[in-house]
Amino acid sequence: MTVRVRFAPSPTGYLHIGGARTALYCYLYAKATAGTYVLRIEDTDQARSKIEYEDALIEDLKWLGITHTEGPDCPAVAGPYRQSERNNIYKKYSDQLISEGKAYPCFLTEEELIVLTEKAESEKKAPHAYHGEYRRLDPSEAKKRIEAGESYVIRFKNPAKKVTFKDLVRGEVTFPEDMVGDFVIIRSNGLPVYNYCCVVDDYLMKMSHIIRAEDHLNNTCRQILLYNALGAELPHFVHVSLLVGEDKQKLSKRHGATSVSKYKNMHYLPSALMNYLCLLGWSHPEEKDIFDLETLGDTFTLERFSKSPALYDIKKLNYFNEQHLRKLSVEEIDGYFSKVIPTDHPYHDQTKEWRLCFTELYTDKIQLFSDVLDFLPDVFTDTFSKDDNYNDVITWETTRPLAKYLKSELEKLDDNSMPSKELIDTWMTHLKKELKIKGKALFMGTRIVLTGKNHGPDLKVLVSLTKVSTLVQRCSLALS
RNA sequence: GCUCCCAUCGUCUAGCCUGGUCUAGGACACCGCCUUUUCACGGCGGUAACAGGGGUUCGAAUCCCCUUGGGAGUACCA
Repeated sequence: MTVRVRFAPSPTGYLHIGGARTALYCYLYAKATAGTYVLRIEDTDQARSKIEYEDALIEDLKWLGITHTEGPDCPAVAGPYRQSERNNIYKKYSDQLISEGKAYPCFLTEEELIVLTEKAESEKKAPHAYHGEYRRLDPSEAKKRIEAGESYVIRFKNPAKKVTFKDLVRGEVTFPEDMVGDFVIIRSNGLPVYNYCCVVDDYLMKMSHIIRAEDHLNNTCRQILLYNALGAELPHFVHVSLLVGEDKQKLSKRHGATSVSKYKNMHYLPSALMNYLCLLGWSHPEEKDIFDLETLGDTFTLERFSKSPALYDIKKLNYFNEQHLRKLSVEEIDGYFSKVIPTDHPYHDQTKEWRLCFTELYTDKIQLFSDVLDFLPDVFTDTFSKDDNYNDVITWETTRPLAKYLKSELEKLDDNSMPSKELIDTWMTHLKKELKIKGKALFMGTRIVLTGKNHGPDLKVLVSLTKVSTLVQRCSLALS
């Protein structure tokens, strides 16, 4: 069997984390089985769908490395891939269903519907029980009313049978015969409804597996009913667990940073985001945690999905980012730093050699590229606020003579130069031999005078990256 | 309300299908130690879980039932 899977977002907003995960699973499964992954745009909700969102969706997917071979922006194989361009197809099949007596026009007005719903509720009956009202209306009578311009929808004639199917992650799932009523497949404005076009498309596009999140599980009932009516073979259903927030509810905007573009803008590594998302509800057969998705190959199988919802935890994502970041070369990290740091920052005026040295110094101290922003002042700011640690170290009796000596030595140098590591070495030696300052007093003292902090990366390298004028000012501050 | 789904450390999970090797393994986070005359990285170690109750069985985290808890759906949204 050739595997064909699709990711079918609706362009009503930006791609979010949950959607990205679903897309990823589709993509990985197609890749594992040498199948095809297609992107379909579900834009039947005219009011909310926007082409900008579609563009952004494709852009974000591309950034994540989830590439489709069939979609609205590719040569059509089983297209069109935008539902808004397939209305004639949906019409054709709904006409067919009507002629076969499997669907019918319904003239219930919105007001009548509200009344019926309320009545059903008060009688504690299923609210859809009444929908069959126009089932037996004579076709010629219906035709007359349609021609008279009366508003109507097309409803599916539900055979009211129990629906059972085997979900590849949930196992056997059964819906009772009264789960749904005669649901609408074509709206009064002539446009089809999600559950209907989804089935028509998946059928016509020959989808072998429907991989989607669990919030669609109940929709599967209506959809199977439609597959049966269309005489179509059922695809395999794969309902993946939901992604939830702190409150255990379905992940949504109100949970904070949930759109993929946010992470792109924050310069997260797409490989890290994908790696983390992949493991939220799926486990590696060898229990690996940090890996490159492209190397997964056919180890990605449908059997390793977890059934329970997974909580999205940004702390763990940051850890994945840190691990993926560590695998990058200094040059690559410098490239990201250059993107993160504002263009007018003096960082960009430094030599390549300086930047690589700086990058190397800080690589193992960051989780996110933007963390570098916190470290920039280490070398670029002349003064700093004196915190508690500073005030403590600065009062040591050894610190003042130490600062005085360093200042005098620094003043011998060109303001715009940076002291060499060797030079700093000789200063340290002098301080130890001549001024008898050693151990913690020496290293901590030098660090606090020259950098203002009592901890940080390798001191000699750090100082060798700092301009003499800056260091002199810091010494002055220590002596003031 | 009704329908469906889910239930192992705080979190992500392994183990479950094919009961015994599980005094339940790994990862994040947290704590401690080592390393680094700092911090971080790294290494080592620690705290921490089978929701509850009944069965079945010589034996249950694993199989069955019930209870409880959580979630999703219940549209002329997708």
